[in-house]
Amino acid sequence: MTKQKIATRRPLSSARVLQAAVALADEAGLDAFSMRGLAQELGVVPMALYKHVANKDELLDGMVDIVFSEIELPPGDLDWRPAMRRRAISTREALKRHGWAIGMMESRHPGPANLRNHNAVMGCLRKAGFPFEMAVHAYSVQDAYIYGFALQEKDLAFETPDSAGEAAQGRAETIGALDDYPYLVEITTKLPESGYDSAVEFAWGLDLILDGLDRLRHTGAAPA
Amino acid sequence: MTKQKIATRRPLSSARVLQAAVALADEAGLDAFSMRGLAQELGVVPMALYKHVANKDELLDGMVDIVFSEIELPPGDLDWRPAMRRRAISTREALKRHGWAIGMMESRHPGPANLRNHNAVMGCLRKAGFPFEMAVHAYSVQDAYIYGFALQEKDLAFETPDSAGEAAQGRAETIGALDDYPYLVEITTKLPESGYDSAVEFAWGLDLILDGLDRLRHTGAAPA
DNA sequence: TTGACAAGTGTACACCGTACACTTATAGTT
DNA sequence: AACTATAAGTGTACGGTGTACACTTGTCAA
Repeated sequence: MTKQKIATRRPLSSARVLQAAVALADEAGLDAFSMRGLAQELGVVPMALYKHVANKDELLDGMVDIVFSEIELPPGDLDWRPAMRRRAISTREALKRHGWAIGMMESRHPGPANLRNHNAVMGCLRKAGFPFEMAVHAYSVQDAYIYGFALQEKDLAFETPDSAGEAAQGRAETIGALDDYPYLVEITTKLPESGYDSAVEFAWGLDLILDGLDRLRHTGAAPA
Repeated sequence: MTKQKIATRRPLSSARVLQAAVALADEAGLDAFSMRGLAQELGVVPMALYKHVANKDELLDGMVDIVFSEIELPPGDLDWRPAMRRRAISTREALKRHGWAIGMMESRHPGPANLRNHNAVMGCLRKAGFPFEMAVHAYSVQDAYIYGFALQEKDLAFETPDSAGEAAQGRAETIGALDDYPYLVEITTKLPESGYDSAVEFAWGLDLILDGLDRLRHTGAAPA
């Protein structure tokens, strides 16, 4: 009983802090995520965290890199199109698990998993024969779509019926007549009964983009 | 001199507060944007703001709607494709002016300009003959791309040479060898000399997407 | 002139990130 | 086994935040 005294208070470590931080941000959201709250979750006084992470900023850097580490790299044994499809879907799933990370994925000091990911994606395209400029274009459209979709998916929580009602309520308050917005009404009425599934919606747009890239794959030309 | 006493301290109003708030957020960024700072900018004590806005949350709602109000609606006299192109480019420009708004455009209580915008975009597609599900798809891809591109454009500030050097520095610190990331190196070396322009990059991806939509315009089918 | 109501003020509270000095626990050397 | 260097965890304190609440000031109607 010298080595392992008690299980209730095994010592901290930057890895353990990072892991707990991600878990807390997942369930509490980014606004409610604080150093004090994290310390409490770990059964420790706030300042104890600073022995393992420099400050909150660096902690967030590490958290984002954890998210990157959960993203599947484009499989090397696949052709570029299915490889991109796989990694895109994996990215969306990771961002769905960690909604707090969406706005920070590219804005923080890049960690190793970040670099590995970007390098692998760019490498996959280049090895598949994409000329440099075309690979940059391909990367840009894809990631913009992926991050943008994740952002909207997080924000637009109008899939649940209660929040939809609440949203309609809010609209009725701020604006007098919602007859002025017939096409919004159409969405709120038709969308729920259309069996909308955000995963297939994501795949639809993704395939559209990959289609376009396949078509322009070798030509240096612009679309249209 | 009864009506207009002095120009230096004309009375506040929610419009004036909102306008000053947008200006302050534009130049200071969202993190540095505080009620106290805004009050100081208006030459007034912090609590004075609360006579014109309920709280910071509602203030942010109003600020976002101002950004929406700056976005050009799809011109009714154009065909859907150029109309969408115009409104997409206008959206990106507005988000470039107000980078702080990018993550909030769809996450706040929608204001009138928000509703007008969404209604007009959806209406443009429907009037052009897009079946409902297809219009939803078209809307989803476009906005995901627009917001995602704006997000990356804000984050990746690697266009300036100094910050690129700094970023490379940071990479060299956290990771030993950056020879492990040959395709990232290729980007940092080739991209600056390739005359990269974010506006044309945006248009490239946008046209790719509009192309795909035009192709699938009438078929209810999924891409590829 | 007076009285009502809006606009602006001042103080105070709970929360945040974290600097700094302190105490406790652990591990390596004699 | 005793001592000591170093790491791990603590407590207090400071300047920042949003904002509740009671107060004073300004402005117009009667």
